[in-house]
Amino acid sequence: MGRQMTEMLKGTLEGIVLALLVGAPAYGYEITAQLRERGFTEIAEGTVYALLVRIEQKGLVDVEKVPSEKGPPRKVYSLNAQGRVELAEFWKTWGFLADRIGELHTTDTTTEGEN
Amino acid sequence: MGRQMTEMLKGTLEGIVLALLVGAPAYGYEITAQLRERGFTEIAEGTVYALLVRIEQKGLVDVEKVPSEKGPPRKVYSLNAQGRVELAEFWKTWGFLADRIGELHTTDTTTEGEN
DNA sequence: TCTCAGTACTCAGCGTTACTATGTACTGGT
DNA sequence: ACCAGTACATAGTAACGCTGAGTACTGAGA
Repeated sequence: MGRQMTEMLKGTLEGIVLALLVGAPAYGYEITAQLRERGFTEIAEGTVYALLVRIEQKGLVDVEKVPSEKGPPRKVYSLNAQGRVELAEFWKTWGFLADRIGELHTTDTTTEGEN
Repeated sequence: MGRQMTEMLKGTLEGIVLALLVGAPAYGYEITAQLRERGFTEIAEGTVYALLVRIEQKGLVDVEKVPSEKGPPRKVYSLNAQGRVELAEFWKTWGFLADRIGELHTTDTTTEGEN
């Protein structure tokens, strides 16, 4: 993964995963697959599992163990009330940052004519 | 500063500062002030200076020491060719991330009706 | 004169985060 | 018996922003 992307994901990846979970509960392996579908093709499995442990310890999700037909039992995560609060704050913080950076971009003429 | 914002700034703050420098060369104290003007009111001085040391060591900026009327000499940073490349990559990476997250936001109905 | 606010930069130590690399465990197909 | 796919876990590392402190210089006010 690119150095820049790795750093940018800090703080956003958690929000991204919470946003995925607000749609429907999911388990780690599944979440990793969803991330890849959504363009985050290079996010390591280990990263996702570590993040899930973290949001569970923070109390943002409820966990249920569900047997799988083809492998070890799945840990299904669902967003709880506290998780929804955190997600709402994430959107607010993200919105603020994206706005400020957007302003900067219109000022910066470096990229004009590119792409 | 909020926990979420602190984490989100990782990877973006460098790009933000590079974008400020593309407009005109500036020194640390000045950059801190510009950041505050642009809404980043809570960014610590120490953070900015540390970042400047970093981008200098990466070779993204040229530095010139200029005497000040009211205090220690200023270290004026100007974006060089390599810095412009890095900035262009920053905008690309940011654009990608912002697009993906934008897609997620339209899917996520949590925030509808708020604000 | 002494003090204090403003200017300007520096640095050590810390917590959080994502990545790498590896390992475990279970199923089904060849 | 072997391997690919499924599913989760974790120790160690690097990068980055924050906290809190300190240094140094100028000029205004008590």
